[in-house]
Amino acid sequence: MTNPDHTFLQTLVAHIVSVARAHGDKAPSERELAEHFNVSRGQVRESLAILEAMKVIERRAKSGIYLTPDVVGPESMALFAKAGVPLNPRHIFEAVELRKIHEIKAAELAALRALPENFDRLRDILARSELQIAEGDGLYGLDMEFHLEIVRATQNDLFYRTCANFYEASKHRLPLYFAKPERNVKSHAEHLQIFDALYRRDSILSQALMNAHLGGVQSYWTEILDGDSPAPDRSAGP
Amino acid sequence: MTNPDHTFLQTLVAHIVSVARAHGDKAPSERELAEHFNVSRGQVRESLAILEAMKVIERRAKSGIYLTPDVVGPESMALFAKAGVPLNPRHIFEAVELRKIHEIKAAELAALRALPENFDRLRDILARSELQIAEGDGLYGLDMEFHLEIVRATQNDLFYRTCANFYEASKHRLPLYFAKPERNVKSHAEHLQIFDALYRRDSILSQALMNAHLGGVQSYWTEILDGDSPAPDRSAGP
DNA sequence: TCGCACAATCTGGTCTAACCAGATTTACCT
DNA sequence: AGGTAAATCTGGTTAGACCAGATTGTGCGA
Repeated sequence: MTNPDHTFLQTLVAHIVSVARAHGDKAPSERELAEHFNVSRGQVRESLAILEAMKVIERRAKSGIYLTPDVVGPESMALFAKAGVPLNPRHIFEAVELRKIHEIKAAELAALRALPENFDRLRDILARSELQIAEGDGLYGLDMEFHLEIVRATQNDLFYRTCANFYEASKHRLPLYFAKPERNVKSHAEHLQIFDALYRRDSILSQALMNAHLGGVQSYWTEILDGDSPAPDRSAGP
Repeated sequence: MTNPDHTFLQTLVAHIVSVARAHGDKAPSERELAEHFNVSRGQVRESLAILEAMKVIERRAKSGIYLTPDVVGPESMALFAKAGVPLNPRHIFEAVELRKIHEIKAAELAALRALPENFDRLRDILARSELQIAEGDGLYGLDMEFHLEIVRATQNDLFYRTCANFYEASKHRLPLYFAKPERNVKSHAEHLQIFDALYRRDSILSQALMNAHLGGVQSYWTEILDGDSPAPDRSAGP
């Protein structure tokens, strides 16, 4: 339960969520948490302050700590992922959709703005991907690196930081996706195409290829979590 | 909000940034900060934990507190804005660009997914805008409300939360933009057009109108902060 | 038995006072 | 002037205490 790799914040949130899921929305008191983890109350309060800032919990004076129900913001998503707290299907759909929105545009901008260093890094990532696949391993983190590097190539740091949150969150789900060898090969091939388009400064093609590439990812999740679509399109008038 | 805790966080970060800007990158010690604000060290540490989680500062054990240089992430931007910490032009450009990316897509999706309640809220916002303009006042927050409601209409809560951060950050700059009456009238007229397109479920038109609408905003900022573009487009090959 | 008031308990919020051990600075001696 | 040893500073962490409102429990009276 207490993964040694985990930060105290992560183990704390994992514990709080597990308890609150069982007994309702009220988390253990500060004193209980402090005793449970053998740390001081101040220690706990410091972490709780962060969780409150992330809107994961709400602290009501003289009453208790309450789990903010069903709220996953851009900041807390990465934390939940690292803490091993499962996201519900709706949140995953939302994240995937947002990722698609971001990256298609990122590909377009990256084609126009990428610097030599960006291409160098992309080349390096692709080379390592090649090796990984040759050895029969999955892409795992390399996929994330590739996509994030494209966002970085937009030279918009805020854009990069925003996307990094979502990637951190999806990182722990990647092993599942890349478990099948054919998906690795397919992804890598598409990455190569995208790199090519970027390098040729073809923003239209880059965009289109990224759209197709992410379409595959999206339909993968739709398949796995189907019947739980975040919001049906309504083509009819209101 | 009216949370006194947030107020302290804001004053704290404002103080830290002002001092660190002067003496270099090292912030006052916890004990100094505690004395300066007449609060306990624990109180300070709680806020510092949040700032560290936002990557605004870095706490090095037994050494000191250091300002993370020139880093403005999606979480800290709103805080800086509320604390009155000026963002540098590059960050403003980045935020405006990101906003454009988000909202054009939001308009497209909103046209397909908006619920009756979204249209109701939009209508209400537009009605209040009309009044505000009739009285010669600026749109201010109503502009933000309108745009955020469109994002909310995508039914993607994560999308909404992500955008809300950026809006919070730009809120304090709006009075400047809406100081000129003609800009209010123009914005409102465009909002009406956008609403119309959304209501007719015309995602293509909604997208196009939003693009044009935000293009105006973008060029406004380019004008004010010109010569400081975040990254020049490079159409030439690498 | 039901309902209400009072008391005990719990809770977050805040503060003062320590100790630790490494980082930093100061002072002193060669 | 150089280098080393001591004094100081710093974040990290803990224990204990008090406050005042919220919550819960108890017991009395109807």
